[in-house]
Amino acid sequence: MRVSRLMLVTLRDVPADAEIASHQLLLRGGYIRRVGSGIYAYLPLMWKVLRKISAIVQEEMDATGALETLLPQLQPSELWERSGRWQGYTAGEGIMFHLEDRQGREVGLGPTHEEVVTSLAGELLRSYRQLPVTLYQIQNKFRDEIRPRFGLMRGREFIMKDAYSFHADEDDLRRCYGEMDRAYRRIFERCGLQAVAVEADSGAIGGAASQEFMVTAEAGEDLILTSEDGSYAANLEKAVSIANPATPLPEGEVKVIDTPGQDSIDALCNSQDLEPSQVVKVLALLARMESGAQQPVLVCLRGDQELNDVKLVNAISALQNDGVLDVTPVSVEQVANQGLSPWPFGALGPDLDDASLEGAKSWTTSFLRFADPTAKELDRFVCGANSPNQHRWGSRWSDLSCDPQVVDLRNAQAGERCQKDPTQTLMARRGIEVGHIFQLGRKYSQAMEASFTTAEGGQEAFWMGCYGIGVSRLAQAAVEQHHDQAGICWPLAIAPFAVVIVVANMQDETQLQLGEQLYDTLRAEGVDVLLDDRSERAGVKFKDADLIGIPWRLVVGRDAANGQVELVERATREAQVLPTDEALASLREAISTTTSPTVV
RNA sequence: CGGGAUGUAGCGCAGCUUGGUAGCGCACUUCGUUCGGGACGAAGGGGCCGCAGGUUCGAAUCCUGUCAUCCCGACCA
Repeated sequence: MRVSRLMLVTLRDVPADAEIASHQLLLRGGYIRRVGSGIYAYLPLMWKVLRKISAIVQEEMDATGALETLLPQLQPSELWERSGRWQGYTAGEGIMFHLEDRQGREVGLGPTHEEVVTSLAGELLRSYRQLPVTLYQIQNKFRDEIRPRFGLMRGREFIMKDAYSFHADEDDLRRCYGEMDRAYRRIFERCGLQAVAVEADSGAIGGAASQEFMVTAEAGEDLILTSEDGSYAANLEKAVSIANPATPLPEGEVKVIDTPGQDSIDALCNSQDLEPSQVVKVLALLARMESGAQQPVLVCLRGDQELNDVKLVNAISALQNDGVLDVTPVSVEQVANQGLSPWPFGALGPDLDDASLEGAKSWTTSFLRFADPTAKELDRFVCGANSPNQHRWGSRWSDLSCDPQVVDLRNAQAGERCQKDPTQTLMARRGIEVGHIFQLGRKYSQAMEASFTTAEGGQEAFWMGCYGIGVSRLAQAAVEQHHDQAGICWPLAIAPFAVVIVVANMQDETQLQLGEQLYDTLRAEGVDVLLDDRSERAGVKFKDADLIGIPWRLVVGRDAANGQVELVERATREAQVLPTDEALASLREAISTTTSPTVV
């Protein structure tokens, strides 16, 4: 390709609405244009990158025996009603774009494809003999994100590879999950990305095991904790650790202490000369359930610990066997609106009586009670006395008439010891989630009544897995991980072009001819080569070449007269002036070492 | 949805306080000189000042409303 024909428009100034380096560079380099909030056009350069990534993904997915397919983006509501997700995905905070057609039928733009694919599998896969099957597609997904961000990182329309596997039993699902894990590692490695696999929460998609693949980068939206040797890695949502030990409370009798205005752990500890770890704090929360129930929840945490919302939501839905829409702190106003007498906020104790809920207008009238192990393990502690401005000192759990469920509900923190290997300390890093694999189990196949005939002649629901890669996000994550002051440094395997030939002075016949000749030679060899044939000054071309990040550059300049050119590696800036043949040989050597797929 | 900010040419910005009918840099067009790290000179083209009301002889500027975008929190590939 010739730059003069490439519709290349690069920007010198940084667009004001781009915050992070990768977003700025993609805009400045003429890779993407914003069309609307969270909606981007992939310009020709970007599309080449995306196709290269897709090709790697396809090769690796095909190698696992997965079948490529293309499922509709426009999906009828009935499918989603069968899985029970239509309401959750469209109403209120719903993430699915949806509309009504002229016949009054409701349809949604696919944010994901479990429903479509499960329903198809139910129709097509009738016998255990046909299993296992994995289907995958590279498709645009639509999600009505509340806050699109950072260019392609969180768009409302984005490209995703999603795969769904169907199995006769759980063991086979596990086998496939392991295979996908390995395929994913190869994909990210081939794309030149440093990625970490972390234990993750399954979130709204549900299911048993799940693992995320994070590209480590400062701009990442996720916090991950890893052990020093990397043997343990988890998303903060899921991470566990050994909490630092609590400071024991001095000997003494149980007593009630006056704590006027000491409503927070900080205030209490400062006034009473306590350590936060000597206190049990009690959080009153309200869970809105999918069934419509409004369930009050009391959570006991050691005073120095933070609540992990995701863990709490999971604990509630497991205990109630009902989905949780959200969990929010109970406010003074809400208590009043329920027609209840005021609660002693700031002095709540773990044994706050269910009588506090008697006569509530719309709330369930008994608390769901949880305690984090760090709180439950305290022998003696300080806690609220359930009367305003009073706390109890030296309480024991056995003295309190309550029996909370003990569940891990705290955030693990950097600096704490690793549960898997207590000799190691956890470190915090930031990551961009580029892939996520799940063992879904039979959640969707049961809901959608997708079943097959077993060897014994019975009907059973499929065991399913699903496996996603954010293709467009991955491309930007690669920029986030591979750039410098001057611009992008694409990993060779996903670079839009392997090499750019810069003719320094287009007026110089010798240079021009040598440039053209090199271009023809490389093109004939199937090399992805770009020729900068614009009649710009050399400086401009160098700046643009750096910005758009082509891994190799051949400069045809003043040494052209002696048959010499300069070969420059973008990432390292290493340059050598060589006779043309040698430069070509070095270049071939350099670009043959990659396993880059062929994309024309 | 809550908190913060911004809307003026393709991009980056000034002008607004103190109303008088829009300007700078980059980009774009033409000519000349230049030609290995975003050249210089000259001459050009391009703006519903987000939108709608209002105040005023007169509004980019003041007032009201509205829309959009971005940043911080809840969602996720």
